[in-house]
Amino acid sequence: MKRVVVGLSGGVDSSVTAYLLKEQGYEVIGMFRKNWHDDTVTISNECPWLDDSNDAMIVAQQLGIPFQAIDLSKEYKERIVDYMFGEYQRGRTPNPDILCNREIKFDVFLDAAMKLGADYVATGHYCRKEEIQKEGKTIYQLLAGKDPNKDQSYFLCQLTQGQLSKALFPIGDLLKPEVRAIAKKAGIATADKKDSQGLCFVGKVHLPDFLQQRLEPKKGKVIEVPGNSPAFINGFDADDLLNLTKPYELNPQLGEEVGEHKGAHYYTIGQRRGLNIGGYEKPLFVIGTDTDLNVIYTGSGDDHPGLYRKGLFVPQTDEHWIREDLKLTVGESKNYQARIRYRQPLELCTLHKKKEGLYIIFDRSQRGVTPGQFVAWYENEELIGSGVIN
RNA sequence: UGUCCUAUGGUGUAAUGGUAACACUGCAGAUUUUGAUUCUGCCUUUCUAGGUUCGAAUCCUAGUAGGACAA
Repeated sequence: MKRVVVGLSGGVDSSVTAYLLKEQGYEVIGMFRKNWHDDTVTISNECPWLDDSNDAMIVAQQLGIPFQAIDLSKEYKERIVDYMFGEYQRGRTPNPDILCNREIKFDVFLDAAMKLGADYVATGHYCRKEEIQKEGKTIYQLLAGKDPNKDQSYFLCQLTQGQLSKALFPIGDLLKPEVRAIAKKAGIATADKKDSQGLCFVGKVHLPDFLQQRLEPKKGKVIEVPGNSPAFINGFDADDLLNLTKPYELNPQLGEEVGEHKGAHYYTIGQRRGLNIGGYEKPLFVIGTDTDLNVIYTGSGDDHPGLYRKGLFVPQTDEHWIREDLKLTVGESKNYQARIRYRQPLELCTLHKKKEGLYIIFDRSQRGVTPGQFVAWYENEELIGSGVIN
């Protein structure tokens, strides 16, 4: 009998995950991860992780499986929280949830499971895993979840073959309503619990408050750059990869000062709210930030050219292939589909591998290409690789 | 110190004299395992003082403030 450790988060998805595995005849152990708790930055004065841990325990009891809790707050702080602050400080926008999967759920947590003699770990992600044989070797594929509305493969885009080999995603073939229905039918306590959202480790927090723990507010200028600015004229040559993939070069002289912000590192490209500047016919969006000058650049209207980019660049060191066997070699190019944020439709693009990294050119300009975020490229349902946007 | 123009919610604007509207911002909620985006709802307004009128943001007078012209 195969032994599986399920990360019980206290939500429906992981509850049903454990339930299904048990039904399938696995020996299931439920494990709750305590990731973080700092009441000073949560919105409510409740203690969310305590509730969740309780729910996880109740579910384990209902299913009749052993239950453990593991405190990973130290690892979280070192690998996720520090990374987050580091990225924001540099004026980039991190994706902690992707890191959480790579560094915690499928690393520290996986190790802990292995120490318990587990064959697999399972999570309540909406995605699927399949195996193929190629040249005598087993290759694991990461596929999109069947529920197009909930597909979470994007969040697992940084996993390796090794990590994937140990993973099970029992609810990847289900639709969210089906998961709820199963939970209800099985009488699982979390059947009607609201989906969690927000930063996976902190719960519901106000990000500005959270960031202000370590990033001091610093007033600076908000510049509005007109849509017809010469800064946005680039990519005359469709083969000019460098020009097509580099961020727009903005400077305060390109526009007018229209307001004041509380710190450039609190803002991200594409952001609309929080600028505190009104009086426009069309809303103002952030099109760039500069944490050195402490300036943020904005443009009016969601059709502003500064909001769109034709391509992006992933440095060599930030390139990651789930399908190592499909890794491009220097000089190669290939067509894929990609997304640059969770829940975005896949877009046609071409990858160009050069020695310094990967140039990705989209068929259509993409809105809100943001340094620090992850681009994940797919071949239809299969996630092939990913990288950090430069 | 002279003439002219303007003065509407946080901001920009709209309203043939009849009981103030639109956008943006802000706030709240929905959606979302990145506080992006998107969606829904909500708050707040006629510079002051007099007058004309059944009735004024809209007309008149004065004041105040800002702007333009003023050798």
